[in-house]
Amino acid sequence: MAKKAEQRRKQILKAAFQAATEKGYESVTLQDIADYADVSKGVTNYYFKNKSDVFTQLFEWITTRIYEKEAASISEQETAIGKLEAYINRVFISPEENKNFYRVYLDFLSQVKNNDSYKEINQKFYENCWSIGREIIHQGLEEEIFEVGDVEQAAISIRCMIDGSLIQWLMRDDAQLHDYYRTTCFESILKILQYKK
Amino acid sequence: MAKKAEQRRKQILKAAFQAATEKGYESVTLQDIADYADVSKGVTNYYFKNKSDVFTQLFEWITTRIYEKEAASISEQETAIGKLEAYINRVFISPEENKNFYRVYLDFLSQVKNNDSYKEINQKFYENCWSIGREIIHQGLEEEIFEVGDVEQAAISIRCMIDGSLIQWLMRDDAQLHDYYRTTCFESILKILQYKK
DNA sequence: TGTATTATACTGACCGGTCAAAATAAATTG
DNA sequence: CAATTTATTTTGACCGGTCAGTATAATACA
Repeated sequence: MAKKAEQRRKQILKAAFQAATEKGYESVTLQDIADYADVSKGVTNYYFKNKSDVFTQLFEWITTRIYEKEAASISEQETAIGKLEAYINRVFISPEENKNFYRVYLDFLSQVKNNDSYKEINQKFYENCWSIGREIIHQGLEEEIFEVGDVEQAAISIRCMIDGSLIQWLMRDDAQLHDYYRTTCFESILKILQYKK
Repeated sequence: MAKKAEQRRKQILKAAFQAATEKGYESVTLQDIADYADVSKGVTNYYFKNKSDVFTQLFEWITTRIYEKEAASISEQETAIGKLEAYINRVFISPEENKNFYRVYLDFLSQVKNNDSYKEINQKFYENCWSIGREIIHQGLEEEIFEVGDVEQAAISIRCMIDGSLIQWLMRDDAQLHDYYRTTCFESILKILQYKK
């Protein structure tokens, strides 16, 4: 019973995500969500307080999912370079696979200023990202292949570089550039960490 | 006559900008624009084709203005480091002064995927940004203080770092962090350019 | 006076949220 | 186990309200 309700909530979140990738966050209507979920219009308001509640939960779901996938990728690697490479490869996993995720994420980012819940969710996401950065840096310092004065600052810089690259790539929207931005991002981070072979 | 019309158009663009900073791009109405411009509702439709036309011109205006101010700042400097510092200082000019600009810019970015005009405007903006990066890099190479393999790639990385830092700063929305992100951004770019004293 | 500009009222489309009724599932009972 | 009652879920029509765009009236100005 509670299980079925949980299923429905996931179904509606997925529908909202799909609608957002196709129409853009702001222009998604309750009717769109219902259509993508193949239910009638009233259902969304039965399982969620209101439309904004749907999107708050969606934002939380997306950022958590991005982080978990990234964390899983780097934990499979032993070396600092391996971890960093896995991290960047995960971020730029494939044009089709994550483009929608980050597009919707960008939609949410542009709303953060108007919504304290979003701000909090994103703050948590950042902290997760920085912890990934720290893990890679610490590993590299142990291996004595990085030269980093301020670990915290470097971890922040890593995520700046990733987000900046990702956004510039998204904005140009050219499948050919996918590899280019991935390697550019990777190599720039190596320089920020003053990698020495 | 044509001069007055031009004035009115600017007035409306500014009003649209102000409305966007306060209410967020998507929720700005024609009435809002009219209110901020201190005119009646019909005026906007008299000087612009429609609402979307207003925002397209606003986006163009904002990106052009950001670029021009950045370009002016770096051209006042002679050395590579001076130029880079002026560039970053201009980007992070002051929390209040440019926060609104970049917030609205971020609003537009999230719309790029749904609007080819926006995409084109942003592409031009990027090209301007990269040209600033190239100028700084060339200067640094002449001075022999940078070590850059691929100038184009480095110029792109610079803007990735700037946008990434800017967005992360905007999302955290803490006045105290302004200086922190400015210096972090500056120092990271120096490392990307492999600056040697 | 006539043209350009601005103000105001109006229209039609759309949207979020509500709600009563219908459908379905679960529980109870004889 | 079947009949009946009760609880849960789903439907879609509907309402109040908003908005973009239009039409028209009023005003300024040359």
